Amino acid sequence: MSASRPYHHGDLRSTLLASAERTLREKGAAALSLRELARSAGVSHAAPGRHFKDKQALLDALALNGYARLNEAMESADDATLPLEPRLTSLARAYLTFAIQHPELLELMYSRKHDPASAAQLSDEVDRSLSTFLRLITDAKSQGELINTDLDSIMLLTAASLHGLAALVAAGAYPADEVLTTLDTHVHLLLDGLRPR
Amino acid sequence: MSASRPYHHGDLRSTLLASAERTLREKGAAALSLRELARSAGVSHAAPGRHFKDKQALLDALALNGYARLNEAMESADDATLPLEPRLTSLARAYLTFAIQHPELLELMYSRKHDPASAAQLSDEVDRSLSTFLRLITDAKSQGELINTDLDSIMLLTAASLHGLAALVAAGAYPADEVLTTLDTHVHLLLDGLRPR
DNA sequence: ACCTGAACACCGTTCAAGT
DNA sequence: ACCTGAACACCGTTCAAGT
Repeated sequence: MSASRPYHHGDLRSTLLASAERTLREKGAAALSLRELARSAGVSHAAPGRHFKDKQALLDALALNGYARLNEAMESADDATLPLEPRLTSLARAYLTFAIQHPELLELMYSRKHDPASAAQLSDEVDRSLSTFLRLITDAKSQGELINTDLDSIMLLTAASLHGLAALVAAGAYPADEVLTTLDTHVHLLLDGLRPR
Repeated sequence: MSASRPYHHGDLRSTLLASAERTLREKGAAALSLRELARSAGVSHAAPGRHFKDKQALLDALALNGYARLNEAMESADDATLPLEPRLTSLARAYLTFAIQHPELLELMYSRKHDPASAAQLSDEVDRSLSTFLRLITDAKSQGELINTDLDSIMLLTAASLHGLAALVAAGAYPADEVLTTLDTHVHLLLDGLRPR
């Protein structure tokens, strides 16, 4: 065990964030308390206030961090050399894998109440997610792999479909272990439609 | 103004639920406090404990009530005499209208943490929602309006797509006023696919 | 610049006691 | 059967003061 704790923690902000994410994963958002985080960091209950103006600011920082990781995962999963169907499947797999591994974090990321101060950054991250999909769809369209409907409609159905899957999994309404094995079918049906040809 | 409040409220349970839903709609879930609800019902802070074993039990009752209303709306919107596309559009419209009118309630209904005591009832309501979709899809399939893929896959894509739309709207990620006007396109794309025929 | 300790105004929950 | 009032153990947030 170390000697007496130094007055300055040194890295309190990241310690709090890491600890908060662990609590989120293990006990859920309701169990998140600033005082408890301070306690387990060995710091006074008022110390977090130095790094986060209030509890929502810490939650926003968690969400922002989540988006950054999701976006990195999606971007590195996107292989522009692939044809539409495998390319979309790979992107979807990255998204769903994140949803399976971090359901509570995803729920937090989706949540509607954020500090106005964080809104702009969060919105940027959402745009970054969307632009990954947009790139894929624009490419596919220019190669004649998609119908000639407006981009917005195609984007919306694609995003809603994958987002819905992720939400169903994160909410526990659809089993996590099945969603990845049925993903190929899912993407195929999305591209080919439910109606007989 | 009435005379002195009687000792027995008479209808405290429904009063609390109604008041809670108003708070949810107007101020969000974070602003929901049992003590505040008790105050505005003119009752002691311990009185709600008689009708709800804890705060989560009240939230579960709200969610349950929400599902009942959503299910009624969806069932009465389902017209079995219609062909697949208009029939699905009508059902989807009912779902999305609910999502637009009660985004916070929907978020609560989707939420993953409920009392074990409420889990069975909530699960029944979800099954009831799914069976409405299942009826539509079974009918359409028997009439040759759907491809010959297994029901589960068709259900999953349909549910995920509409659920995703509702979630995007409830989260404020997609404008509520647009989702209803673009709904016809959305359903059409879902049925016909994104790929050229 | 960063943290503490006390203070303030809230919570949810429990439980004896009242009607 | 239903509600009250006090009590308990928690919160988040603020702010002077310490290092």
